[in-house]
Amino acid sequence: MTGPVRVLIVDDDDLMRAGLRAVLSSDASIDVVGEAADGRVAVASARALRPDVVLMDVRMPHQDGIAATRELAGVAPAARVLMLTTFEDDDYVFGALSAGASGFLLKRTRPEQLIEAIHTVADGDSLLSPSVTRTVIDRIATASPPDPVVAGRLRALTARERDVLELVARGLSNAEIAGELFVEESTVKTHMKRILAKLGLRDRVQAVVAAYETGLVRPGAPGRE
Amino acid sequence: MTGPVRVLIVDDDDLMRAGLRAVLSSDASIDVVGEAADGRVAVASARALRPDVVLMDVRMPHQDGIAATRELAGVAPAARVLMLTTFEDDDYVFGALSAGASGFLLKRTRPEQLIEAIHTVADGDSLLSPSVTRTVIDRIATASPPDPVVAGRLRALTARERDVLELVARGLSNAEIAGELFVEESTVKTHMKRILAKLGLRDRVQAVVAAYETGLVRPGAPGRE
DNA sequence: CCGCGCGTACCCCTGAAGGGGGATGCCGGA
DNA sequence: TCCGGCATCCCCCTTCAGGGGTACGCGCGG
Repeated sequence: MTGPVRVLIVDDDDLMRAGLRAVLSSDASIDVVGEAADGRVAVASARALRPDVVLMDVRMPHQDGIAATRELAGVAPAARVLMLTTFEDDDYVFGALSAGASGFLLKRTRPEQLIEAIHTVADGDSLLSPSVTRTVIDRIATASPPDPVVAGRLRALTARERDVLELVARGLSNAEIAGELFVEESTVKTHMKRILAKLGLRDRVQAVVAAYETGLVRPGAPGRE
Repeated sequence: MTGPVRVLIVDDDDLMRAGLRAVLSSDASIDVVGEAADGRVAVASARALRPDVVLMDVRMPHQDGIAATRELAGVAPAARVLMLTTFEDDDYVFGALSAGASGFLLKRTRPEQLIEAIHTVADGDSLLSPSVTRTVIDRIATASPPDPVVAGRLRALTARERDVLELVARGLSNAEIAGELFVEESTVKTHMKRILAKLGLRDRVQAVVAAYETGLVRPGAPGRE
């Protein structure tokens, strides 16, 4: 908000850095405070220069952009990372986003859009190139649609049965679940019997799989810890 | 490419429809071919009008935008859906994207951006409002980072042990795994013992949880079916 | 007012899973 | 060359999970 956005350019290609600097210099509200040619230097520079936004190339010698981004989270948490890449590679996209990047742009993005993007991430929002957005959406659309067959039967479970299933899906034994829910183990066993019957499953292991596949529980979801 | 983009406006609010029509009419490359006030009418209209892009409100009487979008996939697969909503609700976002929407915009989007968005989705790309992008990225970032603690130990497993673990995580019994791998069940049991020991887990149920949490297996991943 | 779904609880019995050993053959590095 | 890791196989024994069945109180709707 106050003053121009401080940007650090990280790319191993001299020409690309020069080009980016030229483009960004044309905007008065952007201040290019530094450049780095690889991930290691980038982290050091970010620590010293405290940029608002780091324009980070993915593919670089010594330390790639993903690893550098991950490190930045600890070193300069205020810096928002905008990944730049020539080709969109799924692994890169998800790797970068998991590492904490705020955006992912292709290098074929038009200059005005790049400038707008920098302001967007500086404001705390995120953005992706349209084609990248497509791959991300596809992942959500294809990876999450809970198997309707099993998901449907999931609704056949009573609230209590779902409680039990959630605990099962966290690796608890019947006895532990009983303790967690303040009921007898025999009660839990009864619930388990009904769960397996309703879902058409054989044992608690398959119940756990069903819980994950239907989205009842989600990897990385809090749960408790 | 050829001619203007044919747009169908779907919103239960008369004023909103009028506003959208006014905004879109200002662009020569956009042709508003129809309007609908609820999901049911929207599906019927789309069938008849064959729009390139459907601007779809989420919250509507009779049939909401999510359900309508899902139906559109079967009725007018060529139509790309751009969801519009006042507030961003996580369930809406993921519901809409799973239903096949190409984009998700907040109604506070500026007119020029809306117009650009329509062209973007018409071109087959996707896009999300910056703040929506943020929630989507957060989901990816928080949902996928495999627990490093357990993930580290995962690498302690031998290739064979990982094979076994993957099958365990699909709900197979030791005997079934033995059949799948063409070895004796006793061998599988030995592998299981080592897996549990190396990962510091108690039983196969926890092993399944670990497999999902570390990303060894992923919900919705093929596996077999 | 009665039935039914739900949550609670118990019994008996079988089979699978897991812990504790021990053993073999193969292969690659010290 | 010999040792160690890996995959394979075996036995014994204990525990827990699941399948079968039964039961009882509560609340809600017919």
